[in-house]
Amino acid sequence: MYNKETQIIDEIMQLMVNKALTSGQKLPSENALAKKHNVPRMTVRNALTTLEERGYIYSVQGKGRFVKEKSMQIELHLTGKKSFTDKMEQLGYDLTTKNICCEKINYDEKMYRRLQADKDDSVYKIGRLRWIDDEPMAIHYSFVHAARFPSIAGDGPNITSMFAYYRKQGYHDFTSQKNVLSVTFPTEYEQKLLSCKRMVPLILVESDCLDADSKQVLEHTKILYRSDTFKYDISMDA
Amino acid sequence: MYNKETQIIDEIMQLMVNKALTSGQKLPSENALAKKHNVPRMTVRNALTTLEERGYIYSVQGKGRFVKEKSMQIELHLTGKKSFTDKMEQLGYDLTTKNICCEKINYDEKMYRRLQADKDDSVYKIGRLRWIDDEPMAIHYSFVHAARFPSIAGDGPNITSMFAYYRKQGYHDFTSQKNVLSVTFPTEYEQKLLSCKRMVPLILVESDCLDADSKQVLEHTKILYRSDTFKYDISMDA
DNA sequence: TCATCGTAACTTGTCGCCAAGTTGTTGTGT
DNA sequence: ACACAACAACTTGGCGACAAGTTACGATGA
Repeated sequence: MYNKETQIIDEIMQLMVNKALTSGQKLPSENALAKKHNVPRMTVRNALTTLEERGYIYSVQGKGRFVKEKSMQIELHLTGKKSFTDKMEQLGYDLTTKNICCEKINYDEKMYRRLQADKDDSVYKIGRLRWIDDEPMAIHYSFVHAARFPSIAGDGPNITSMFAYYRKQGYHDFTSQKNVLSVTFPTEYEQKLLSCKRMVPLILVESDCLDADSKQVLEHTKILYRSDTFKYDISMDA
Repeated sequence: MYNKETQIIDEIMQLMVNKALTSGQKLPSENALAKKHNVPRMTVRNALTTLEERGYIYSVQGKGRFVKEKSMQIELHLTGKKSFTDKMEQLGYDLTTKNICCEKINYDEKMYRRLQADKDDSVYKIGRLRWIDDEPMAIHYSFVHAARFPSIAGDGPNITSMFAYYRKQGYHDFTSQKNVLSVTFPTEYEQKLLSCKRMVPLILVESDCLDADSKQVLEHTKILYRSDTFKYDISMDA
């Protein structure tokens, strides 16, 4: 049962990888596949739904299922010195950024410790959504200590570039500390923001950004990249 | 519909993150959740099946669904000089390796180019499965040029450590080139090897390993890590 | 002959009901 | 009083039939 579903998934994935199935092309119907594989229609449906939720195909009732256009593929380079904005411009992409939130967070021990904040201090979360060539591609969250940026509550909703904001506050040189990459799935909210289905994994990169001079932690960042678009070049000589 | 499913998923994920739902604990039944959320049972079933396929819960017919034990969490460090074996030992884990395949691959332009092989040359794929504390955690594939290792066809099925093999062939110093990290889903075969469900994303790291002296490419590697276990510390000062 | 409308055949989407497994309670026998 | 068996109530698993949407073909009218 489970194996049959995955077999059908693997077979269709292979057809797409081999270019035997290209974007816009129609897949065989549920009944046709059920007959071909000698399995109940439900098995086929589960397999196809999985492909749909992974973002590879889309479904039109009464019409059929079709291969989606492939997302653009972007290779991010591991350099802590450049902002996401700079990297995208360097690669020739058209980047648009929109501020999506500025809110005070509840006490969180780990976060507060990283920001060197006391339990009674205020910590703000600034969120930006990034479009590349008109497609939402990444969510950036920055967490900052209000004692370090006293007007963050008022400024926050207008910030699109944290680096620009820090420069306005007198910081010029930045360094990055403790970059950890993991994989997660989008919440409903994130799905809406990124226009993706629930089984598209997100690459989560967490790090601290420091003022290069004083070694003070300026922000803790959480960046969510769509894994169907982004690869990460982690070569040491980047 | 789609939103309701994801909402239920998010709610249960939140309960697990908050420790309100811990391993071994029973989840509410399909009917209870359907009633609570005022949705058809099918909606709940889809949501729960999703959590199951992501590896968070398991299901026993007639009994209910239960929270799985959390996978061990391992943070890999970005150093090209150390083998996976060395890293795991250093971290204090009990690593077991088994050779799973040695086979000649079909011509693949990209692969052959990376290995500096001509179209008529032979390229072999050596696969190893890695257990940590008796749980399958990673699959390692090495691709080598037979002209560089003429006895690979005979030796290959017995290799568990490529570095050890290269040392026996007279290579002592290695460097890594072009490490690219991406995210993929396991095929049926990989699911069986890694004992994981089909929606557990895998972290795929591809790189070339070079002989430090001659700068010759010794192998192209593809490593598949379970993303529910591994995080990647990509800090530059690792 | 061509255009339009209706119907049948196809497609995906959903739901109710039955199947299969587990557990708890009640009744009966020792 | 205790043990065992049967049945009801619960659980997840699966399937057939119907719902909703699309397209193609055939019939009718101009």
